Amino acid sequence: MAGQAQYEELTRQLSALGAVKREIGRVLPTNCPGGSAAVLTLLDRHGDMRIGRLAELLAVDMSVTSRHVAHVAGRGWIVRSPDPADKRSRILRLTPAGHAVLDELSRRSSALLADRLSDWTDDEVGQLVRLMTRLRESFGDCRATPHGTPPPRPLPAAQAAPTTRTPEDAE
Amino acid sequence: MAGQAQYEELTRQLSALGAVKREIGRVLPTNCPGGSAAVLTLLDRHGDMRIGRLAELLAVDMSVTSRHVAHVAGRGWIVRSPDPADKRSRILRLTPAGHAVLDELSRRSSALLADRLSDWTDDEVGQLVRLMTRLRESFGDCRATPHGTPPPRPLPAAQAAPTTRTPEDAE
DNA sequence: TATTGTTATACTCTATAACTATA
DNA sequence: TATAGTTATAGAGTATAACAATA
Repeated sequence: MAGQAQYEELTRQLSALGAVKREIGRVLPTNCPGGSAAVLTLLDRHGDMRIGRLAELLAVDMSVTSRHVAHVAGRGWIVRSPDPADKRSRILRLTPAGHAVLDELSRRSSALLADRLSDWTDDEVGQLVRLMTRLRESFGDCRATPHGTPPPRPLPAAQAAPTTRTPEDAE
Repeated sequence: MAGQAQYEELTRQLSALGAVKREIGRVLPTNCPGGSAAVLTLLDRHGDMRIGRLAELLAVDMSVTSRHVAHVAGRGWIVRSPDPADKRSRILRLTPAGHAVLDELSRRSSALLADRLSDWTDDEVGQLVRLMTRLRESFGDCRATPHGTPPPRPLPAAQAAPTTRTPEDAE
């Protein structure tokens, strides 16, 4: 059990990690944004699956997944074949072209990381991966609000301000 | 120096961590999106500063920072006072209302983390924070492309597809 | 001429809600 | 009636480029 200061720091680092993520995104082909890359990666790792399952793995809404899938299917990187067991669904499968794209993505992002993390040991990278994985697991890859969590309410803006308002802040 | 498999795994975890970030975002007041929260947090930690400095700390473009700042200033959570040393700039400073909002944000996100990470030791959280911080440092909080990195080119879509195209994938 | 900010525009990712087809 | 998926719409975050004011 950690203290509030540590939790604040973790929140901050989590927010700041977006910069690293964007940096990796910049080496991806303009053709293949992050959402598409994630779809290809998960199909490769977990095998053929339906949209619903993919949405779970991505931890985003199915509507979002549907759009990503349409994007990669439109480029011929996956095929959607009818699910014999349920006519509402289709089975997603990587094509050879999809595998080729995935290889290229891996090459580029790994090259970037190899450059930036050249002074990290194998063990340190492993430790970070392990802790990040556990963090995700601790959040249960949860989509819905778990128990009776009250929806967050807006905070009041400074109305009759307690400080003298300077003219430059009149919006 | 780690291997390609580890780099791929790190990339994947980095991408998947977005779900945790969004989960935290959901407990924030509708009033105060992530960008605003980041501005308040950094002003609290590093003290009064100009937009340019804040943009560096956020590791985003100044135009983005400008918008976030306008948002929090519009709610009276910061004030922008003239910089005596440079008439082009203004100094950003948290107001008492801004401090109050920041306290509330800390309370909410820490409560969420305390709930989800109840089985983590203080040391484990500290280790994760340390590694995440180092990861950011390894990326140098870099904004511009460092040396002669060639801009990424788009990958070819599957044209004359190597596999039989099924009708359901005609976009 | 270079720098600090701001604004306009566009793109990606996400969620909610309405809708279709099937179970 | 419930579930799988799609689409429309809206909101947040970001980047690039054009612009204003000042250095």
